[in-house]
Amino acid sequence: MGDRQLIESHPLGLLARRWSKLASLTPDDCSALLELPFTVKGFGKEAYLVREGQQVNECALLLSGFAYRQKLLRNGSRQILSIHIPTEFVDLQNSVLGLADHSVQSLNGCEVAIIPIRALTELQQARAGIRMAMWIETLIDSSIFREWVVNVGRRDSKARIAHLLCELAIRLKKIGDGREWTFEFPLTQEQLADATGLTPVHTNRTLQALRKDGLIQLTARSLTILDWKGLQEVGDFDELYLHQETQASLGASGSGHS
Amino acid sequence: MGDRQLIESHPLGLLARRWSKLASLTPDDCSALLELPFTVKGFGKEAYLVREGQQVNECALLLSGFAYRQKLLRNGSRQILSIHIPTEFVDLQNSVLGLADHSVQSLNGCEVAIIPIRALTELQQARAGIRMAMWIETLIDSSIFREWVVNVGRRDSKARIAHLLCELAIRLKKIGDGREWTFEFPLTQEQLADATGLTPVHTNRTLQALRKDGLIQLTARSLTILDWKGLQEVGDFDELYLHQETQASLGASGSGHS
DNA sequence: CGTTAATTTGAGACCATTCAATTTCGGTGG
DNA sequence: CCACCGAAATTGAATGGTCTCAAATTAACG
Repeated sequence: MGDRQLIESHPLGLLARRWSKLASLTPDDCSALLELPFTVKGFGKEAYLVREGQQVNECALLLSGFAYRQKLLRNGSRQILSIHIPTEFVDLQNSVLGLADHSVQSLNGCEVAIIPIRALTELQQARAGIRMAMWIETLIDSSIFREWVVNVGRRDSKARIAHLLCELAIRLKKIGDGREWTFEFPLTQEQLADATGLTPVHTNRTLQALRKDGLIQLTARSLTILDWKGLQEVGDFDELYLHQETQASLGASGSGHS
Repeated sequence: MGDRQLIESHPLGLLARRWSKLASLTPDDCSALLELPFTVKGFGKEAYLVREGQQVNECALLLSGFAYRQKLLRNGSRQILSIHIPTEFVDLQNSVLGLADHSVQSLNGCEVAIIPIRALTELQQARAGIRMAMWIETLIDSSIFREWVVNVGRRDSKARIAHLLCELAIRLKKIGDGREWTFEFPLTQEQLADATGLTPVHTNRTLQALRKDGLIQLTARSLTILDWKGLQEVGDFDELYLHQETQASLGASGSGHS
């Protein structure tokens, strides 16, 4: 039943709450979710959770801190593929396919719940609601990658960075700490550059331009958006692709009730 | 049971065969798959199958011809997100989420099997094998998007185009028409440009460079790869991300037998 | 406070773009 | 079968956004 108490205190509680909205989980689904075996593990700054090419049979749910996925190129440069915030799975994809096609790294340090993929698979086999939640989670992930292709492929530096900031703002708001337009922003300019396909130097100049335009304030690991409308405009940002209001009820169906 | 005959002649037969390899479907799974309701539909050159922003409740399996997914930007430019060849679903993602976050377009004309997403969802609910096949299909899709982020984000024009050609070659080989290194290649240079985030003019010059290097031969809708090793090298291409040998047996498990 | 990481600045080179014009190609009708 | 047409491919030249390399400044942290 509705163990509010448990959901609050349990490490997987935030996941349960998020997925409830995503795929209308039943109370039973939630309890089952909370019974998943897991171990909590901490990672230091820039530590690898998974390396490209590695076999993977467990996946990590981010409890605190930030993490990102990335690929290294032969020439030494790297591309950051996505940035993850607490309550998100950073490694569902790698673990289901069994072989990591990209790396996962902690940003400044993070805490994760490690869950054996086998347990998650079994749970998903047994429960339609959880299955749908995982399914939708993956699809939204995929949609974000598509938008990133557009971002690095067709937008100039100003738009690229503005777009990334918009995306992070929306996503951070959801797990929000109250403040409306100010967020903890742990990315260095170099990391921001690797996420947008730019060089650190040019990223720096572009940030300055965004500041001069009065759109953002970015200092000391903290981002404040001064002009949301303007930033959205510059970044050609339309949040449709984040599918924030997606319910399993749409199209997909099979929403719960195994 | 193993209706070889049926699989050959049935429009969904190719899908059944492909998914069999992907997730070790049982004969029963295959039969069920072939019983999906569908209607065959043709699309002309550049015709839209789905438009961004549209509600979607059916999905399209490509039977013949090529199709691609794309997004238009406010400034009028566009980014092609993926290119699809026969036996692939072009619109699984949009239809499961219910709301299209990108458009799907025919290239020079194509034929598809339109399947109500409801039927596909029900089938997937009932059959673990098919569920796993769809799941893996989506994950590979996602992996390809990640690689495209890298491609447009971190490679120069020569590498970008070479990489795209490598990817298409590998994928085309799988549904191969016998010839080893020659493929029907229906993309115009403008479309190639939109897929790689370059301009048509520069795409043209880059193709010339690749030709001069003796890597490819590209004329009249036909691509021949003259030096696979070399092209791979130039394109920084590693096919791991295509997960060609992925079996459900890996990590994921839950491979069949509901 | 000293030390290292991160940010900022400058200047020159280069890759890719833009704009325009030309050539080639595939298809069509006379 | 050839002249014509529009689409696609190609070429040229100038511009510009981003990169590179290097150095200086500022912030973070023990």
